[in-house]
Amino acid sequence: MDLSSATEWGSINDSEIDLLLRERERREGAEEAVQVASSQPESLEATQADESGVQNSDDWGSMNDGEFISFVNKLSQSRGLKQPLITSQPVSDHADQGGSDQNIMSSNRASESFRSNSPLNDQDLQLSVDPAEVDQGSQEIEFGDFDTYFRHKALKQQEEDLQYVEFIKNARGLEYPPVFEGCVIYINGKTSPDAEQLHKLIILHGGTYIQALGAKGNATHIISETLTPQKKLEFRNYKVLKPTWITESIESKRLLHWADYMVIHNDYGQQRIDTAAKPVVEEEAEISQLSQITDPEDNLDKQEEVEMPDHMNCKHPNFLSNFFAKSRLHHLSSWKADLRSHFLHRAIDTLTSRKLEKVATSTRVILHVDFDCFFATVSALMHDPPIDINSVPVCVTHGGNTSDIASCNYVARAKGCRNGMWLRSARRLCPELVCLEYQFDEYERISKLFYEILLGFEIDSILPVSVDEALLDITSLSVTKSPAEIMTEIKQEVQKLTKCSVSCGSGPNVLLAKLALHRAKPNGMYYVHDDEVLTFLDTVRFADLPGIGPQICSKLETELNITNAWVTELRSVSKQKLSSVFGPKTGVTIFNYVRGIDDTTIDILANPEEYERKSLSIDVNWGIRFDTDVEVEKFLGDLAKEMNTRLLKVNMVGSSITLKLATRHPDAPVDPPKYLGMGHCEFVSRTTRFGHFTREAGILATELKHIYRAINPDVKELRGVSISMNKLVSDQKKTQKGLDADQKQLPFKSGLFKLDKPESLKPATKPKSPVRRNEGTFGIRESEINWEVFNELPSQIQKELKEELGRRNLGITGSLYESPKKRKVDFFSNFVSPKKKRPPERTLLDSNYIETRTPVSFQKTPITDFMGIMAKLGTWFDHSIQARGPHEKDLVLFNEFMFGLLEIDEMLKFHSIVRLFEEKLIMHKTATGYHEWSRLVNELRTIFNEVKYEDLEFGF
DNA sequence: TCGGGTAACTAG
DNA sequence: CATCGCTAGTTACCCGA
Repeated sequence: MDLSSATEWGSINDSEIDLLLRERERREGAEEAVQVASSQPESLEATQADESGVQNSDDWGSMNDGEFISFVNKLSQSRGLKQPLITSQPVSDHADQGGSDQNIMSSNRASESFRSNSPLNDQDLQLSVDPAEVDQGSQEIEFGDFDTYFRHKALKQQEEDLQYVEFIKNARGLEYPPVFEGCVIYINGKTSPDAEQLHKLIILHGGTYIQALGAKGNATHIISETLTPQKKLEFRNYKVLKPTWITESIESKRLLHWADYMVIHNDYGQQRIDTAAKPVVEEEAEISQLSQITDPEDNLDKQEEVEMPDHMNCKHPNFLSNFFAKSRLHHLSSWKADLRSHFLHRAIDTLTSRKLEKVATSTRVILHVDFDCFFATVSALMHDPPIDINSVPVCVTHGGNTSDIASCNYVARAKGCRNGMWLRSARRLCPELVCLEYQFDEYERISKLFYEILLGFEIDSILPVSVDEALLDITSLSVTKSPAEIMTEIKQEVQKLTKCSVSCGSGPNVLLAKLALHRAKPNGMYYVHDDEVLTFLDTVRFADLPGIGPQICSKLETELNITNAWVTELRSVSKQKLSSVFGPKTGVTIFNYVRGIDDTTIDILANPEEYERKSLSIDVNWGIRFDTDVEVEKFLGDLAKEMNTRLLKVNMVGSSITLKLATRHPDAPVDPPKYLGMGHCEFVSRTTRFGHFTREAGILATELKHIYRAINPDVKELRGVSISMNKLVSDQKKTQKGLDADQKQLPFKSGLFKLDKPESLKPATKPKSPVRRNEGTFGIRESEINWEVFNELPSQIQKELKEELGRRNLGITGSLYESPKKRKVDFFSNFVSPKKKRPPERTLLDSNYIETRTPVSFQKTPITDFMGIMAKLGTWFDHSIQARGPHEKDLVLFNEFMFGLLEIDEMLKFHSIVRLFEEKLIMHKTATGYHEWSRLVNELRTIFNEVKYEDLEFGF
């Protein structure tokens, strides 16, 4: 694929096009080749329900304990979790009934880690993001999350709602019609059914529920039985509807018109009614025909009320998903990532199982295979009726003047059209150019087919290059067949099964295979024999060498005064000269390349670990137009969430994050020629280290905001935002290698603060399960409950499971060591509503209080000995600030302790600790752990201030 | 001379 | 109306220890 042959950055090269046109008048018939492919559809098809006998969660009550545990395990499996939640039967229950196949605990993780053992199936070749996994962002709540939480309660709620819906759909295997799609609903006061039930109904049917009515009118509908005069005034600009609107809409499986359910007939509603004063029957008929989405009236209403931005830019709530769904480059990148993580492992398994004896030869035969203008070909085939790409000039594009051409066929290229060119330019060159739609689904389908076909050949190795392009090692195969025969077979097979043509190039190394492919396009093949390497290279342009781009070419021009160079011309330049001009590495590479030398290996069996992901980034350089810092911070929060989702999907955590900002270049126009494009920009990037591994969205978001404030760019000049997680390790590796322990487990490990769980110091046998505090009341042994899995469940489900386990006396009291996350969520949910907050008469008789309350202590020192705790904290601080900052494990304890203080309303003690650290910080400005501690203390300060603020606000 | 952070470049 | 200019990886370069 050739993506950049004609990229138009910021300026339209009309004059160049003119030149081209004039030149073409003189002579007809240039050709070139190339093509692009890309992109994955975000198919929103529903997740397949688990059909393995998972019952409706409403049925919990009727199961016996064995069945219940089995049920829970199936739930966790249905969510794609690697391990069962509960790993054996409760002690009290008769052993081993229906659950024996789930007793494998963490022992199977190692084998799962790198290669998948499953037989050939769709999953192995899954190229796209599985929608079922997308919204399972973990609920880890750590320090950074306070900040986020208080700022974005609503977003948090919606994330949890999404997970809840996902989970329920999976567990029940039911589809709920998205009746309330696009509706943002607020519930006011007492209703029947009550708010909690309405909430669930709304989110299950595609709606968004908000628990607070934002200042800027973010709700599309309000549900209420009655309204006080005060509220009437307050809600005068909303559609206030009776709860029956919800229930009856669900019953009839479509959105009933709101006008029939109004609680108040205010001006706003009146107006609407007037314009919609047609008979209701007709109204409803229209809706059912067009679906509520296309109902022009409803759309209008939403736009007015939700305060939508005029256009789909970065301020739009769905901007990110919309953008990625339509971005060819995003699809291209994620396909490649998926190929490397999924297909590569499958290829390794397949090749290994064949046990192909390695041919004893030092010279290898490498083959490069690539579709001819992939997107254009596939889109033309999909067109109804199919288009003959050999006679009609076509291209794939979204279709505006400044829309990029993702791919054009060779007929169009003959007229001068190039991939990456803007449609307007291409139309000037070729007025009869036919525009085709993107067909991301089909590209992906063909790609899977392609790779299956390749794997069918007896190859030594295969390295995916892109969705439509792969490198093969055919050394063994070429013992019995000539490269030409092999290439012919591949071309025929692919043509037969995909109806698309591919080109093949082969030679003694990767470099020559690539150059041969270039020569072979379109729809051809070329083999560079060992003894004709130099002759072949005589006909190759320097710019066609892999890794040689426009910058290097222009450097060649300015530094060596060679333009339009042939490879041959570079042979006379010494290695030293090349190195001094292009840098040591690039210089040597060029020196070798022009002699046909390349030692790049594609042996995936020899070094599989080389293909493991080292970083994960998200770039948005289109549609970025902000007015305020608040908008940017919200956007950063969204990016952090997306990052969490993507990291979760690949089971990785990172210890450093980078924010890169693009701002308009001072010389560039405010509005670049490309609609919502970035234009010519300046870039800044900055990296922060966490000191521990994480993917928690709150932490990422907090860190990003800090960096953003530090960079402090002119908001209105922002044109691009990228974030990148670096220093990645897989979850499993982190556990196996004990990277936690590697990270300065704090001096007091040996003395003052003996951790009371010796096994936690042995990473190799580190238990998945936490050690409980309360002995005795558990029907299930601690080792039987996998808290890691439990913690991955949506908090709503956690709550329900917890209640059910409690009811069965199987036990979770919420006081478990490594389950602070859950407690924090509970804690927050008590904070969310001012009304619910700290009922003054809370007593020990209050069951909720008993259930969630834990004696507050730190390192076994009870809160009553506060001075003792302060002393410990001081020592901890002094030791760890000389190291790399606080250890994650200690932070968990500390975190829990501080939460405890808040929970029992010990604001003074909380503040004393913040003050203690703040004072100590001043004296350690140069210490190694200063940054980490400083960040932590700042968080604490923020929390304190915000909690205090909340107190004042609600009059406590 | 190194190691770490940032910027630039390339590919598809 | 428009339009969806992504991302992983390598290398160069600069700085301070």
